[in-house]
Amino acid sequence: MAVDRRKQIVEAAGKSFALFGYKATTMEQVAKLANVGKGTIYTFFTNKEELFDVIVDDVIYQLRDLAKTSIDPDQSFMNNLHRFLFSALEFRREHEFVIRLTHEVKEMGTAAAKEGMLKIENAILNFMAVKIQDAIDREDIKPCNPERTAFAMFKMYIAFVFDWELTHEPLSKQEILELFRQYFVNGLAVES
Amino acid sequence: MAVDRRKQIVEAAGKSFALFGYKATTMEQVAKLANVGKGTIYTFFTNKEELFDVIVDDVIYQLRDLAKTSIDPDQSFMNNLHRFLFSALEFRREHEFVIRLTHEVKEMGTAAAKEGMLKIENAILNFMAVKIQDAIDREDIKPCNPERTAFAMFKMYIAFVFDWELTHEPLSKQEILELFRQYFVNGLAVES
DNA sequence: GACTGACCATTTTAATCAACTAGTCATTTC
DNA sequence: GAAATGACTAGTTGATTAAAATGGTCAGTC
Repeated sequence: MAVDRRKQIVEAAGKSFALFGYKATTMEQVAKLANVGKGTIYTFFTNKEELFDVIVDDVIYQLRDLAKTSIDPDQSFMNNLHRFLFSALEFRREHEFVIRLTHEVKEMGTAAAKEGMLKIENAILNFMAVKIQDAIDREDIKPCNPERTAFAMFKMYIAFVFDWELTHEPLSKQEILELFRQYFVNGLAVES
Repeated sequence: MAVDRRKQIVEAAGKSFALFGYKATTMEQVAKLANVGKGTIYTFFTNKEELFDVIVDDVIYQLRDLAKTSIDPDQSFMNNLHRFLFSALEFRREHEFVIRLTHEVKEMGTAAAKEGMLKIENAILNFMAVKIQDAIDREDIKPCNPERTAFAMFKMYIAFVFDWELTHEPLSKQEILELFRQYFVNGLAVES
């Protein structure tokens, strides 16, 4: 085959979803952008949602890859935690797609966008949970429920990065790192 | 005076806002419920927003009172933290007003409702920050930024109580308490 | 037989107008 | 005559419906 139409479609869809979100992306638009007839899309994907899901999966794959790159097995759990969360954040900031989706979920509550975001979030949480379990096994941190711990860390990170700056001066990376160290690593209990 | 019209109005408004939210509450409704002419409301309150604000302030007052009751100066910080957060939560669950507002903010994004919720949230955060500062002074916990710590605790609590159960079995009070102890009090660092 | 775009059923958007509501103020009540 | 009121107004909101757009199909093209 001269051109990989499926690839063209996926690329076009990725761009369009990132640029306009789920709802505002039309199949005709994607077809035009992919230099492909509209019907061709339906020979590869059963419907709009499935096409969207493929893009979401691709984003998750990229994210996982980015995370794996940012994690160094020789570093401490805490260092890797921050590197991972930070890379996830960079990813989020950079990646039009996730930003648009977040926006669309908040502003319009599009069902497909909600599901997509949930899937991405779960992928992050799963990945974190695995890494936390590793750290426990290595006795790098105390035993704890990896799933809940991942959840707590993720939510707090999101809160400090996105919610805090709604009512305060944004926190720097260093400050966030320090807060994580205080709360999650050392705890607030006074040494006895 | 035979009847305290202002009080009647405030009570009627409280009920109506709790029952129908900000938008769906009409001044005529409040007037009827208060057995008062519509114009009378405007002799006490300049507009709907101000009337709403008075109700919000009243809710904050009640919340603060509830918190003060639930806090025992002889108990440890951790115990009081949990008692306070728990009472705040009970309050939220029980109190129609806060429930309706939360709902209205999420579903319709009413500006006035948003402001009201923000005000309530800030009141809780302020109160917590003061208590955290107290605990630091008493050397009950390590020195830390009270405002950020209150924020972190509040957000995590909300996450565990409201967000966690969207994708998991709800956590019991004991479990949440235990998670707070693990993360905020002891930290995850292995004892060296 | 892979690909296409005109076509169809359904959904979304825009326009219109009727109904409602926040806030005012001339009149009434006590 | 001070306090209270509800008819009234200007502005907003909501229902209605017609027009435009869109997801998905399929007969026909290359």
